[in-house]
Amino acid sequence: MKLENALLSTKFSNEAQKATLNILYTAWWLKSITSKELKDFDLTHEQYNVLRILKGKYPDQLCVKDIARRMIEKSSNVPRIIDRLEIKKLVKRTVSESDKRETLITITKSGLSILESSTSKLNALHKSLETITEKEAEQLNNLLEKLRVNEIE
Amino acid sequence: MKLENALLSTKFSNEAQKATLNILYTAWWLKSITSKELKDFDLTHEQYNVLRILKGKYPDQLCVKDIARRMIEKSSNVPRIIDRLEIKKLVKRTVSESDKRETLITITKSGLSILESSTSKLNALHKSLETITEKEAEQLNNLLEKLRVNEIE
DNA sequence: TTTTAATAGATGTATATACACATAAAATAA
DNA sequence: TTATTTTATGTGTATATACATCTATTAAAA
Repeated sequence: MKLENALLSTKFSNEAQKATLNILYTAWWLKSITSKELKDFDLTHEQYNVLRILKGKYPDQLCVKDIARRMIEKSSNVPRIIDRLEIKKLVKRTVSESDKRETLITITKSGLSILESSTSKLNALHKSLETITEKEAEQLNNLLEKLRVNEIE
Repeated sequence: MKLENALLSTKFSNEAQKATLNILYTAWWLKSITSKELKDFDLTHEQYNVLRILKGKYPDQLCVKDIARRMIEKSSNVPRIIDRLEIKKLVKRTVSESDKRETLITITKSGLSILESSTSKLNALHKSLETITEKEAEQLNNLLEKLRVNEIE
């Protein structure tokens, strides 16, 4: 869908400004279709992201800060997201022995299992929406990274 | 910045999956740098978006539903955003005469003025970050819209 | 006309973002 | 060692998302 139809607006001062709105809108759209799938697993997008990060290092543990560093949205309140996951017994907290300030997070068997089934659902969704070629995706990645070239830190 | 560095991860199953994460991360980054500017005006990203939409039709009024249709994030709770704007006297609510279910929203002089100064600050920011050409921005827009080609509604 | 359905907006709840601040532990400086 | 600073995490608050429900009003059906 053209952005003009999505936002009911045709007034963009230039292509770069339109691209900014287009990125924001596309991100909302991606989150929105993804969340719909995750709802069947009683997971939010952010909870899924934390589980995915933990699985990436499994069976190693990660402290809260290490998870935060890998989050898509860096301002996520990771301790609170872990609270919800812990209640559902998808992760476990333990205090680090080497540094008692750190809380180490482990994904449980149950967490791994729910991650696996939700991921396969999401993969199927993404496959069904595959409208751009590998080459185009690569081009898209390059453009987004060029846009962020002045990103600090 | 490369996505690999932003997310501290190198495991992407393909370029399309990486593009998905890249869009989500870029959207977060754009919102984050924008919000920093808007803070000087005591505006959130969403409040700014509503003001911008109202100005687009000024001096006409828009009902809540018309605003919602133009929001970047369609699931925004527009009545609540208008609550905050009304408290700050940046918009005014009136009940529609033709249809008493509708609430008509008008941007005030004060709203127009704060929108103008915040917009010029944002334009300056965007100009300083202009790293892609008009042609590349166009390409980016085309790729994002191709990605959303199966979007419903 | 009376009833039913649809629509617009407000409101309630859980979770998240964004950010300030508090607390405990570790690292560093005096 | 003692004091100071830094770091890791947790907690509090305002606002937002996402979605359900309630109310008033309008439109449509019986």
